Amino acid sequence: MATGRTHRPATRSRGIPEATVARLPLYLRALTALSERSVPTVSSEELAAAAGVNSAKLRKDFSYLGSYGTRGVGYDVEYLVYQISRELGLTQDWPVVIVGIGNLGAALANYGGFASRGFRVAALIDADPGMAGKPVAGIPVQHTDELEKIIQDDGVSIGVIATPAGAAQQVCDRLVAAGVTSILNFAPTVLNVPEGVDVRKVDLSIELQILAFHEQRKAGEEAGAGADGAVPPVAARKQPHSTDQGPDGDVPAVMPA
Amino acid sequence: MATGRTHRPATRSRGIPEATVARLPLYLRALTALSERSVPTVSSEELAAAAGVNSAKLRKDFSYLGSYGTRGVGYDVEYLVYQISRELGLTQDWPVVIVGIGNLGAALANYGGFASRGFRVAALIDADPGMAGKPVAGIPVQHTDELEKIIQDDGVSIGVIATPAGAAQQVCDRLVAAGVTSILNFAPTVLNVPEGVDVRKVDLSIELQILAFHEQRKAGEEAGAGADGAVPPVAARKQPHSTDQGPDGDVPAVMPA
DNA sequence: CTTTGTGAACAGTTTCACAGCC
DNA sequence: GGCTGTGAAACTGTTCACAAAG
Repeated sequence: MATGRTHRPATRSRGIPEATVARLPLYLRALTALSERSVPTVSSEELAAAAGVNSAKLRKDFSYLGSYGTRGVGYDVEYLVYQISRELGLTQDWPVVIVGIGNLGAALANYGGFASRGFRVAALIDADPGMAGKPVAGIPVQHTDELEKIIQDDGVSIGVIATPAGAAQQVCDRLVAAGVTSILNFAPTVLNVPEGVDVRKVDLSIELQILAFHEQRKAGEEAGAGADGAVPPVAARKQPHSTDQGPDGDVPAVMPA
Repeated sequence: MATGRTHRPATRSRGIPEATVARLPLYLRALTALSERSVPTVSSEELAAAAGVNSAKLRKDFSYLGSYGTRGVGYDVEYLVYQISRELGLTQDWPVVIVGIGNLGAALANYGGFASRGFRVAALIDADPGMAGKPVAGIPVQHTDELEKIIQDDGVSIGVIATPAGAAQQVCDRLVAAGVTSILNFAPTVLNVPEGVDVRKVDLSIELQILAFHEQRKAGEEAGAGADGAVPPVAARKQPHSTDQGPDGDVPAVMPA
């Protein structure tokens, strides 16, 4: 990295904290469910429970968006849905390309929550010529050769990489060169991208390893902390209490640039 | 929540920070790659680059594990691989069940990084009787009725939920009742679990929404910040620079209990 | 010299607790 | 009375910068 204070040149204006941004979709989902049940208002307490956070955090989060609640009453569901959608940029339509149509790519293409909230699958792309033309989730798969054209024609700025790890960086480079500035990466690789391109990473194996860490903790809380491994017979004893209460894990998910 | 200081009653012994735990798998992957190329040692600088973090962070992270480096030289790759694996609990074998064998479940079952690092797919489970017996990734799918038996017989403590949202809580309850204490949830729902059960959540639509937020930022950095919505025509103009450098996003991924 | 390991400064996040408004 | 909105406190995580070690 460069010499000194090169980082984040103070884009500090009306910044919503990242931690808050990461929770807004959670609130939005809970609110959408309430909206569908025609619930007119919610208290921070109720909504927080539905979203799986605590109410103080939720109120603090909302305070960054503005004062959208009514004291003594709560929040108007419809109004909040709209405000959060707006804040997240979901009032506009985001065309998305998915590259790599294996099982995972197909799963993503079929994913319902996709089409609903502002996202539209603009194209499915795969390197296998045999896939070309085959419809997945009702959309015909196109060959990688078309990638640049699709992105430019459709004004795609979000790309999803669901290729094998070996192909990911190359695909990423092509996406970025063609104009994509946000990438959701499912391949287990670190992607190198230029400044200004956001990458989020979803990695099954990392999640499992984090779980394994905690699982091991539980098992060895005071059992023999012996050294050598090779002891498969777990026999999963239930642990009735385990003090572990507040650890909101987190993940180094966004790699900036 | 109870009255006052009920939280985390000081499980503060030799705790590795959560943020560090979340990065260990990243380091491990980079180290494994080096190991395969028979590289004997790495500096924090090189390894950090490979893992996509900065070197100060990496050194700090490693300092929680112990002093495994050599000043002036770097870290011994094999040794570090071992130490991190141990810390993460990957020197033992973790049987995992995957519930819900749709596209996503199949993708997970086929996922290579799965079988490699300590995890073993003990069973694939689906509610559709038509699936029963059909092999996916070489493993025959079993019916949900078998769930409890499998978990108990195999001593499974980690479960992966890849069902539709509507089924997730129910599956979760059964997993927990049968002895599972760590859950990786791909269904877009908040799961309620008792104390002592860890849940990590992977949610495509949340990740996309976070990207959309940042994408919107880039587009509207100083364009007309008009008020009223309803303006779908995007036409994604390319933004050549955009100062956004350091946003390490994060995610409220672990819900404790 | 080179590179680790780490205290100390800083930054970001969560929780508390209560004033202010309905 | 009930519930939001928010400063202030507490905590967690990151970065700096340098002493210590090879």
